[in-house]
Amino acid sequence: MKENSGQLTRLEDDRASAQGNRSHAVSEEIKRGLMTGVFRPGDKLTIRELAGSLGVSPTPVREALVQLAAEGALTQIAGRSFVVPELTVESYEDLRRLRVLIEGEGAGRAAENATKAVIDRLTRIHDELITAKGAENYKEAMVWNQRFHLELCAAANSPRLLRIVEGLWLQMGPILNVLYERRDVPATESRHCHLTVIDALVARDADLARQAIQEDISGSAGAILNNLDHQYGQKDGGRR
Amino acid sequence: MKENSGQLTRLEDDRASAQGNRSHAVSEEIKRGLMTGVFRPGDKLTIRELAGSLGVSPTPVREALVQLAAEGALTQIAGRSFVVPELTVESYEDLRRLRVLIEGEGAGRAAENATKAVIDRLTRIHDELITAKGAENYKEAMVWNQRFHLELCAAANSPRLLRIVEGLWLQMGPILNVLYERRDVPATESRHCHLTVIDALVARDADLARQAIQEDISGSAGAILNNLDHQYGQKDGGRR
DNA sequence: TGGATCAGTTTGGTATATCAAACAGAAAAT
DNA sequence: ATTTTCTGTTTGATATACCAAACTGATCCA
Repeated sequence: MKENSGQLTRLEDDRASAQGNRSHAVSEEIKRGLMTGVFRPGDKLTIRELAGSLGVSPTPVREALVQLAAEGALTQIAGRSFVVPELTVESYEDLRRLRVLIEGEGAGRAAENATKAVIDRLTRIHDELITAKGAENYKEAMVWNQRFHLELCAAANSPRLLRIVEGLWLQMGPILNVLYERRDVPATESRHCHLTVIDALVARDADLARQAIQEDISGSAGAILNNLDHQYGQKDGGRR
Repeated sequence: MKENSGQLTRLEDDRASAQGNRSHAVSEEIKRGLMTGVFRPGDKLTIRELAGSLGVSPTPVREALVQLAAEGALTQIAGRSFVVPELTVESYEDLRRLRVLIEGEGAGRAAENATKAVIDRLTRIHDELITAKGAENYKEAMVWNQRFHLELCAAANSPRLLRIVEGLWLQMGPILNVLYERRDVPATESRHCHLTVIDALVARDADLARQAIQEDISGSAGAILNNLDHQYGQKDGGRR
């Protein structure tokens, strides 16, 4: 239960880590860990251990944890330890509904503002997604899929909407990793949905874009829900 | 420019402040300040000054500020000072659209789950709103209005949705205070909308609830937008 | 043998110290 | 008089120190 830190990048020395302060860098690194499966549902994140792995003092680590807890990416049990939440079926379903609503809106707005640059970027990302999936590299495929959705919402030109969607993905990250590790999420025709989204952007058809991304989200959710059901059963609150 | 702390409550001594730690208490207090006009758009929040006013050390204050910045309730300029954002017309419009979308969803879900307890609470809150408005106590009316919207979304039974809506309100708080101070927001028939929402909950009519709350939001937005326009003009990015 | 209690340890929370970047104001040079 | 520069001060960022609550495990008592 100590092998968390395995995949974390030390922040010290060089680290041309974008801009900003250490708290921010720590937060980004933990987010990365949540999205890439370094931290798994139920894992307890201890301040000192993280500080050690990242080569910083406890202060910025705690700041990052508080921030992530505020965003819902972590849970604080008994007002004390920070843990990676274990999503229940109901939580995942809630997340899915919110994504349908908000990413749907994002896609619609994106279609209204779409530039060639955005469309090209989305196309490239989707190609990478297909390539990774073809190579049965499901974890990488998942990352590209996430990038597609976030890039789409970024094109909606609403920093607030993007922030919300990022928060939702952050809450899904850990559970997605568990599922993709088992290669249990084929997501057969989501390719089709992404392509439809891109077509909709080209045609500036907001309704079609919304509809397509919503279908994409709901489609992939089915398989995931089956798995969650399988994993936890349908009782069990998920917290302990 | 130092009279910020005027309305803040010291946290020290007794303070049966709910549960949780000092960071949390500080964060709540600052949120209260943002919603009640203690802090105004453009105000710079300095760590040491807040720490002094609240009677705590800089550490929990900084944690609270980082957290609020992550939620979008504060902006960090040049990765350094924390300031209360000055909303532009476009930002407010963005906020309004997101509220229409998400609070609309919240109202719909609330209608599906509505219990008598919830309906009674909403009715009581709305009564207080009307009373305050009748007494021309616009600031208090604003607080009750916010409570109505949040209570409604709480009834949607999705902690995530509620968190998102709280975040949106937190971003609007400071600008609303400025406007209500000038008594410039009559919000003539919003009474009607709230009552329609309540009726919709009684009838478990999700569509009607959504539509009513959306009308409420959009209706009040018109007056506010006029004001913003007036205040800042339509150029000016709002950040500096 | 089983449960309670107590000490040692871990770990989160907060205060303090320290550092460096930004800032402001005064003095000096053009 | 205007601009530049230099210095003292403010203030954010981070590390460290310290404390108290929680946890662990062993001992002691029934």
